[in-house]
Amino acid sequence: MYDILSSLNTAQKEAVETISGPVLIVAGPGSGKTRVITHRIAYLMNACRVSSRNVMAVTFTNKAAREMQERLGQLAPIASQGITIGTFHAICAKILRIDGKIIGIEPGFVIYDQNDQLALVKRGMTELNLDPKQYALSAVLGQISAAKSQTFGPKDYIQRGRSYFEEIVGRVYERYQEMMRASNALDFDDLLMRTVELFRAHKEVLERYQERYVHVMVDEFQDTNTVQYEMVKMLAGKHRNLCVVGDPDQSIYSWRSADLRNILNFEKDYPDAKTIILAQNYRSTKTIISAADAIISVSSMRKPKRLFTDNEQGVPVTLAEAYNEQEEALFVAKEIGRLVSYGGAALRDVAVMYRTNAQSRAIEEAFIRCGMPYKLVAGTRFYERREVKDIIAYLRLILNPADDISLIRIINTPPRGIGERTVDELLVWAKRHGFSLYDAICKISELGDSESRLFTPRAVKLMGDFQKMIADLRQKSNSLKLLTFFDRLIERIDFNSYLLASPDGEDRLNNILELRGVVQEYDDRFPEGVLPALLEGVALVSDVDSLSEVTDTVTLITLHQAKGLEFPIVFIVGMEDGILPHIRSFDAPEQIEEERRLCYVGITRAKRRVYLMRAFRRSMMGASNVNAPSRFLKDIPEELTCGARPWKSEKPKYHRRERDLDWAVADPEFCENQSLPDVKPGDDVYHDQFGRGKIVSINTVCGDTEVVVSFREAGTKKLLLSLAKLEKME
DNA sequence: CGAAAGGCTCTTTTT
DNA sequence: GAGCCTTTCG
Repeated sequence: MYDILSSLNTAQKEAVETISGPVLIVAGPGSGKTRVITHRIAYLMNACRVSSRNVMAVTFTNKAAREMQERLGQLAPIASQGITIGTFHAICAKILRIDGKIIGIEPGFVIYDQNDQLALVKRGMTELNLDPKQYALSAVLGQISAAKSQTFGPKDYIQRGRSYFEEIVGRVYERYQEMMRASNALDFDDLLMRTVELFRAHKEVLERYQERYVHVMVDEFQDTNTVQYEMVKMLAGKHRNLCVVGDPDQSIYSWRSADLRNILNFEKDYPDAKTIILAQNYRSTKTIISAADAIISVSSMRKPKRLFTDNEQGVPVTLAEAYNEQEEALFVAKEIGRLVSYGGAALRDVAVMYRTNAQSRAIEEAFIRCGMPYKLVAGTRFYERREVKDIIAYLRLILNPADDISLIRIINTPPRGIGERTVDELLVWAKRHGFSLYDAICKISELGDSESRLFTPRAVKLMGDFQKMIADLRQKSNSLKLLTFFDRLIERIDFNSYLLASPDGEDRLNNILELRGVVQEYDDRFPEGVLPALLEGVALVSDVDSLSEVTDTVTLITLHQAKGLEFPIVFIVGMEDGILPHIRSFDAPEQIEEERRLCYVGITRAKRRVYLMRAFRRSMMGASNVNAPSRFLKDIPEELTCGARPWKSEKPKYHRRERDLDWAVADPEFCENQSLPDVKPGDDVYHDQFGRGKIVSINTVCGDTEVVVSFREAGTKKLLLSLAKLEKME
């Protein structure tokens, strides 16, 4: 049998073998965390004969779950079947489908995403006569979400409310939950909160799960919030074999109510906890680790932790400056081209990371111009595209007629003459009679509208037609394969011509075809209950989940999404005060700290090579701004860095030097194809700044040639052949 | 009713 | 620069 322990270092081994009682694994970036988790589970099943049924592993993304499942399949092929692996949200959805009924959750519930949530908040506010200009929808929703993250229901929230704003939110929150219940819908926070509610209210249910999950493991524990922590605590309450893995330095989700105290106080909550620190990094070069450490060490309020690595020194971190975001993007594109054509780098080795999604636009445009293949990890997310959501709304309504939000979305999409007026009256009518919108339409078209005469005969007729169509589709959905049904639906509502008539019709039609592909896939994977599976699937996927390594393209990704991933070459663009750290973090020191950690996360994704890019000007929301270099840059010791154009006497083109940082100027022309001098150790060379010298050694590092040159005047320097413009002396 | 046009505001990060 | 809202007109 493959020895599970033989490939691990001492700390990792200890982490794998410590299987009883609470365990805290503090795992620095690149410390083999995923290996440890999978090996630990394999060890439980193989060596300790724990049944896979009795193991739960919580991951941060579905992708991580899938990968873990795969790796386990290799380590413990027989045993790994019945294990529970998934995100908190996916696991809770499953629990609530099975046991939610007891607290009034129908198993067919739909999951509302942020757009749906906003629509619902808006409706609630309209009903309560609140001005959406005075109270921003997103702020109200933020409050509601934060309350749910602490398991505060509307009553708890109202009770604790202090300010006038909180009182307003409390009222919206109450109404919001009523409407959610009526629509048989749960939002992301409900999935967690109501699971905890279920466990609190029904000990016998909790006990069943406690019995079952003898071993519970949670990854990315630094990013759990209070409900999640509560849930874990309850689940592991009986056996107490709770293993949490995380790294406070990588906590970047406080805005999503993640609470660092969960990991910082773990040892207090579990005094018998064993703490294991994984400090050896297997991913990055010494230079990268030193640079990352320099950035994170500045952070106060942190347990000092020193990462180390036995990997090679590697090349310096490249700092580069461009005039604006277009030039920044062009520099990235050309530099990638150079890394690929002058060395062994593949496009899939490269990731371009940024703080905000909006920054991807400039990069994309440059990449398209240069013919550089890329995949974008988010942007407007696929399942949030309007046309995709429209079709999803049809499917939801067909499965769950109580889903008012979906009904409102599609009752006039494509346009069928049911306008705003009619919908408003419908809302009033339904509310007065306590019906869902769908039921209201049924009643109105059945009985006519004799009593109140709210509707014109035309509106009654149109709504009736709509209702008949939905009823007819529902019937079809039961008998047809989902894919066939999907095609009928598109045909029936004449969606294609509707899309083609709209701006970007082609693109949007393509999105529908892509959705069709997803439907087909689900049809194959779920012979039973395809529709519910599809709807849950699309609600809970994240963008990273669909990130594939198969195609050879550059990856464009936000720093947040990059957590947990690694790439040989990483570009971080927008290293500017106001972008990273983001301007919204300026009012609170702890938020700037989080930005710092975000920067740390980005740098530590890199195995071999890091580029930190900054633009002098950047247009945001239409206007063009001049930004100062990111304050984080000056924390990186100069000896770890170099400019893309090494120290030339020539002044940077665009601005004065800042804080002695030697900026390279990203000069598009500079990246044009150049012929490299053919040199070997012993050759005499000339360098613009350092003068004459002799080549000491030549080394190939990740697609680039590194030469060590002993200069007569300037001493010994390590230079990149492709960048240093060395001339060979005959 | 709905298409089109103009004006407003805001954008961090996401399961 | 986009998305949402309001206004105007057919």
